[in-house]
Order: sequence, then C-alpha cells, then structure tokens
Amino acid sequence: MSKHWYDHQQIEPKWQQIWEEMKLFQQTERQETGGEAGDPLYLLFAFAYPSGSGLHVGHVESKTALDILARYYRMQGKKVFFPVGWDAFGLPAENYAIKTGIHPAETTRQAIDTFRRQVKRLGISYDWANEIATSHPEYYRWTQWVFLQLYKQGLAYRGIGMVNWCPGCQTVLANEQVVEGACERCGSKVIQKEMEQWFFKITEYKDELISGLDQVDWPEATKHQQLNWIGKKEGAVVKFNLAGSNQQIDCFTTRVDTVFGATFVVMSPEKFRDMELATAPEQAESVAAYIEKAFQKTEEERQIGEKDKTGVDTGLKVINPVNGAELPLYVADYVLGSYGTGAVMGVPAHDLRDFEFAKKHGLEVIQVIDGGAAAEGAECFTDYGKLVNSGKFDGMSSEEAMEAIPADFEEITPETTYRLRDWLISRQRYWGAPIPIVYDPEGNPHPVKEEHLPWLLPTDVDFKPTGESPLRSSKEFIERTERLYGSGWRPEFDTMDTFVDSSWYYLRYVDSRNQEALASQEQLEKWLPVDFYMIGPEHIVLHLLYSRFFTKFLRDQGYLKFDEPFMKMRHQGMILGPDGRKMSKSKGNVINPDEVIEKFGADTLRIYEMFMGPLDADKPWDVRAVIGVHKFLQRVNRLVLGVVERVGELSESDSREKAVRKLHQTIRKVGEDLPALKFNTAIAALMEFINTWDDAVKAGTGLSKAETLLFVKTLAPLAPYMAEELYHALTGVPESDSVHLQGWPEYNEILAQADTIEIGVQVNGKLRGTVAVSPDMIDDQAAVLEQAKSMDSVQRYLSGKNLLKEIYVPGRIVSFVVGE
RNA sequence: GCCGAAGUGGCGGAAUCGGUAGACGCGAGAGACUUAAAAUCUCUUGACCGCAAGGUUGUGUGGGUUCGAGUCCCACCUUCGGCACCA
Repeated sequence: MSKHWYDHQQIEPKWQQIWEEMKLFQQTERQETGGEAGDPLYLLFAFAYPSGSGLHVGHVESKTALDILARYYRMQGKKVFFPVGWDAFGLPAENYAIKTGIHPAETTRQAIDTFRRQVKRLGISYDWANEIATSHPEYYRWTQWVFLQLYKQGLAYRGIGMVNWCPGCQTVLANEQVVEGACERCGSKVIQKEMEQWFFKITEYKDELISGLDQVDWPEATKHQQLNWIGKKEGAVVKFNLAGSNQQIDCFTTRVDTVFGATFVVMSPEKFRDMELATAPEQAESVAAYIEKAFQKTEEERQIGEKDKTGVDTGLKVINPVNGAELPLYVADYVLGSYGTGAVMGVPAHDLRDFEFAKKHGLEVIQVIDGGAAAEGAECFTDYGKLVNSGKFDGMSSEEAMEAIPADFEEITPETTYRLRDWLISRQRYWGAPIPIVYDPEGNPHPVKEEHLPWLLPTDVDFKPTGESPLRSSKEFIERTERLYGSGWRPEFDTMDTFVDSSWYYLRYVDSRNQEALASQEQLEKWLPVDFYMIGPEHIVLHLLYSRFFTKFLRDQGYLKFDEPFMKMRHQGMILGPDGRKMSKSKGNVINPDEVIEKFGADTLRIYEMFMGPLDADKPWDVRAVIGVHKFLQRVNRLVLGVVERVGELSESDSREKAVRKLHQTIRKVGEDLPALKFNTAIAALMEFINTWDDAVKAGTGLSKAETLLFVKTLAPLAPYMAEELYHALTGVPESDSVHLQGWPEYNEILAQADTIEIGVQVNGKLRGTVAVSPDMIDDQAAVLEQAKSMDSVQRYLSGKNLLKEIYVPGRIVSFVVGE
C-alpha cells in the first residue's frame, strides 16, 4: 500500500462525526441563529418506505443526485432546504407482524434506524432537524386534520366501493395480495364485494388537475400519463326513450356522427340494477341471473373473458331519437358501470366491440360512414369518413356531423366525460392513520373533534386476519370512543390509504414540530412550492395526482398561496442487477450498498452511481466499473497530496499551461452539468482533467496549491468526504471550517477557452482532413478556406475537379463540393 | 389494442439549434517494473482491406431532405414502461 493510499474506512467516519457535531447541514437551526443570505431553494426527495431490507442501491442514486444539487447550490450561495422523512405506514410491516407477532411500530422504528444510519454514512446532507415519519402521532394528527377539512367541505364522503374479498380468509385484500385472481395466502378465488367506504372527491378538481400541468416543468411523458389517467373526453350524450315508458337511457358517445347506425343499446349490469327497469316476466329470470353472475366475476375473470362479449336481451325496446328506430336493449358487462353514463349505443358498423357483440347476438349492422378506399372490404370501419344512410346529414364529414347532429336534436347534448374517479381511501388495515370519524348509535358519521386529535391508533390489536378491520379487536379504541362521545358510539375502524400520508408531507417538512398548525404561514410562504422534486417513475401517476389535489384543496381553504406543489420534477431510472434484470432477492442479483461502502467507500459508491449513465435511464450494475471509479479517486488523492508535499517552484511549460487550461474548462463544464443533472458527463470531465494534470506531473511540473484548491472545491459536491479531507490537507484550516461552506470556484474565461480549434474538412460529404484554427481567426472565412484547400489530403480530391461550392461554418466545419 | 420512452463498439455510455461519431470508464491485447503476483505505468483497441500511407464501411431496418443526418421527415422492426372492453 503506497503512502498516498486513501483510506476511506478511517476518513469517512471521521468527517461524518465532525459534520454531525457541527450540525453543518441543519439549515433550519442555522436560520434560527441568525440565518444567512441567499435565495431559498427547496429540494425534495420522494421519501422512502423504510423496508426491513435496508437501503437499496436505487435509493442511493436518487438521494445522491439530490445531495449533489444541494451541495452545489449551497456553494452557489443559495439557501437550501433539503429535508428527510419516512413513509412509515404500510402493508409490509403489518404482514410481518401477522407472521411474527412483532408490532409494526417496533419493526418500523428499527427499519428507520437502519435507513438513517445508512443515509448518514452515504454523506447525504439532509437537514435532520425536520425529520418526519408518517406513523408518528404528531404527523398523522395533521393527516387527520386534513381529512376533517375535506369532510367539512363535503369532499370526504361515504359511498359504496368495491373491494377484493377473499371468501376463505373472510377478509379484504389489497391488490398486491391478489395473485392471478386468487388470495396469496389461502389460494381461494378472490371476488369483488361492495362495501361502504370513505372517498375523497378528487373529481371536484379534475379540470384544474389538467390545466395546472401547464404551470410545471415536468417530463412531458409524466404529464401525458397524468392526462391519460384523468382521461378527459369530449363527446355527446344521446337520450334513448324507453318504449312504453317515460324513462330514458342516456348513452355517452365520442362518435355521435354514427348515431344513425345504432342497432341496439347496451347497459352495464350496475346501471341496469340501479335504474330498476321492469322487464317482462319471460326475460326477468335470465336478466337477473346474468346480472348476478356479472357481480360474482372477479377483475381477473372480466379481463380473461374480454373477448366473450356476453350479454342478455332484456326484451325492452328503446327509440333512437334521430330516426325513431326501435332498438333492442341489452345488458352486458363489456359496458362499464363506472365510465361515461354506464350505457352505450351499439353501432356495430363502426365500433369493434359493438361489432363483436352484434355478431355474437345476431344483431343488424348498418353502415353510416363511408371510409372510401380505406373501408373497402372492411367489416367494421372505425375511422372518420363521409356520412351515409344518415338522412339530411348524408355527405357531411364525421367532424362536421359531430357539430351538426347535437345542434339539431334536443335529445343529444354535447358532454365531456372523465376516466378519473373519486379516491377510495378506506383500508381495512391496521398500520395506517385511523380515519377520524365516530358513529352515533344510529350509525350516522360525525367528525372526531379537533381537540381529540391525534386520534390515536390503538395498540391492543390482534393482527391476525379475521374478516374485519383489525381495529375492531381493540377494546381501548371502543372504550375511548364511548368515553369521549357517549355510550353506543363506535369509531370508524378503517384506516387511511398511505397515499393520504404522502400527499402533504412536503408541507409538513417546512415546520415539522409545529403544534398549532400543519405548518406556519411564514414557513410555508418562505419555502413552497417545492423547487425541485426527484421521484421514482413508479409514483408518477397517483402520488402526484393526489398531492396536487391536496395542494389545490388547501389553497382553496386559504392555507396555501400557490396552485402546484412541485414546480420542477425529474425521475431517476432503475438500477438493474449485473445481469441486466431488475434486482430481486429471488434472482440473487441484489447489490448491497453497505458492502460497496465497506470495500470502496461512500464517495466511490456515489460517484460510481452518478457515472453509470443518465440519471433517468435504467442502467445495469457493473461490479468492475466500480473499481475504475475507486482508482480515479485514488489518483485524485495522490495528485493532491503530491501538491501538499511539493517543495520548490513549479516550472512553466506547455504541459503546465495545458493543465491550467483544462482546470478552468473543467470548472466551467462541471458548473454547467451539475444543475442540468448531467452528472455522468461532469464526472467524465473531472476524469479528463485528472489525466491532463497527471501528464503535467509526469512532465516535471503541475498545479499550484491555489489551483489545486479550485479543483478540490469542484469535486466537493460529488465526493464530499475526500474533498473535505484534501481541503484540510491543502489549507491546514481547523476542523470547524469546511470545504462545503466555500463558494463555488470561478473559472477564468480566457484560460477556459481552447487555444486552437480543430475543424474538419469535408469533400463531397466525406471527411478528408482537419485544420487547426486559432480562436482569433475563427471568423476569417477566406483564411480558413484557403488553409483547408492547401492541405495535401484535401488537394488530392480537389485537383482536376470543378469546385462547385465551398462552405465554412465558423468553428464547425469546412465543406467543399466538387464535380467533374 | 392504445399511450409513452428508447435502439450508437465486446460492455456502460458521449456527441442531438444537423457540422470531425465513439468523449470518459470498463473489458481485452501488447509491453515496462517485479523472483512472481498485486498495484502502478506506457501503447493499441468499431468492423473490413492494407507492410504502410491510406481506403471502404459504420449509430435497429428501408426510403427521403441536405454540401453534410446518430440528430430532421415518411414507413417499418424490436425492447422496455404505463393503461387496457373507457364507448
């Protein structure tokens, strides 16, 4: 081992401890003691679920990326808020409790301790003073408070919702517990069951959840997914009168231009039941049986049976308002009760599903759109075209007809429909925030009084599945309710979806110890909205939608003054196993960050993960490449310590000038790449610089202490431990000083310029040589062309030919076009 | 099926206001040092032809625009992610 070996096992723990004692990154505490100048900048990492298996290399990637930004912006003089917390409620801890009997609070506490230790070891510069955990009563107290605000405004309501029900275990199952349509525990077939549940009326904000996306800097693909989830569609509702009755069936359609081609109408089983339509005795039995069967179907079966197009004729007739045609009314489960109006007009000639249904049930097909050549021979033509068989609308285009037809019939009105449904938040689970509702002896819900918050999660609970919410088994919970609200009162036994916890945590962070409010106005206004949010791609639909909903709601209640919570957002990609597949225990391809830190150090792990490739891409782990990064850091260490120990003057030479230029170019490049999240190219630039510097040292010269210091500062956000160690070695300042309190180094504009620029010379599009041009003659068109033309390798292709065209794009390319 | 993202050496990837493709790293090969190994250092490394100078070819496929295309346009193929009987 050489004398300049960097021993991470000694150095990293040393600085970790010193930083902790100094409270170096505890922005909030620093503020209280006078604060410091600079623009506030809120950097947010999607808080993690503290799983029992500890920190994953994927966590390391996103935490490190954000940490680099935090450190870089601090050096730029910004006042950075970089908080940390835990999404601590959730199913895994509860399942573990069912298996082992260990209370989820205990396993969660242990898991958080492990995560905290690992994160600190990584050198993440979190502001620990505002650490939160959603399972802490002082946190979920405010989760419950938000629920009560929603309740007061009528946006939290009770309704009928579908749950996965296991008839074997007599219990509700989460979607993850349903494996191929069966209970993962006992293997029974899971059915859908209706239960009274609590909902949040997110649909109240559906339009603003669309328009608000214009305000934010998010990846377009993410916005797209949000839009698809909300699923706004413009169309029309056609009212079909029920023959011999004053009842009407509303059918939503996006293709009202095809209304003359309707040959039947189909209702969803739910809709038919809810409308309580009277069928003739001969059909009543088969219709009832069909509906019964449809409700017994599981989600899985509905999907498997997709192609079937089962259905039953009700015997009832409806009247098409556009032409008075009498059409049969069917009930079929290919029509969804929860979308549109729950009923559709069947236009088999122009809708594939209707076509399949018509084929199966022997229904008429009437073509009303002429697609021209495109429709030739097609049995079912679903594109737009010219209307035919549509009375006075014949000859119109589909687009024209979609305007004209609703304008002409009272029974047809333009209508917009959405895919988004209200948010079902009830969970028949233990490890979550209790829903702050109590029921009087008549069963009417009442909000828990605010003075009774936090409405504590009881601890005397049996976790074993019994078919009921675990909270029912708590004597304390029931006694508490009766004591506070009166005898015969009972609490709501369900807990809230953990997405509720995570929909507002970024608000609590800014004032996490506040006892009087969710957060003070002052702190909210100072930091929010979040400037930059880093989140995994798995959370881009629901978590974001729910958080945006909460933000808009709290704004309307006067607590917030902004519309969107996350102004800029980016996603980290997934780190795959060395085999290129998703890491999992069963595949045995999991990389443990602790082991990497043990062997190579946190700085190596950080830089390796940042160097793997673009942040948002999925990348496989390469065990050997980690060593390459480690070698790079060892070279850095050796070169810097060489400067510390050097005696005598530096000799001026070409290679020294080269190194100095490279230094300034590197500072510029890294300063550009870090805020652009291009960590991989920033590190490549640092490596190039090290190569150039090393060349200079080998040529008997090198860099001065002051120059070396610039480099160490440039390295500091990426390799915080090594940079701190080398900073102290170079300057000899006391331990209470830190490289992480220094300003970002400024580069010298002139030195950062390249001394000569190599420009390619093309003849007929093929590269035939390069010319070296100095920066001061870069715009000298004639001189550069002359120089290029005179080169032998170019002349060879020019002589004896006609020079048709000569092009010089300054600093880029010379291009000659020749002909015979 | 629909929506979205992406296809570049042996590997991870760089270069996208169109302008020298393959930066940086890994791996591989040759060499130096060493009793030997590790570590370190030097050189080579897209493919093909050539002793060399050099040439040809090359960014998923096929067309197109252009002096010039990884980058733009059209059509297609493959992979991954999301949604999925959404009327």
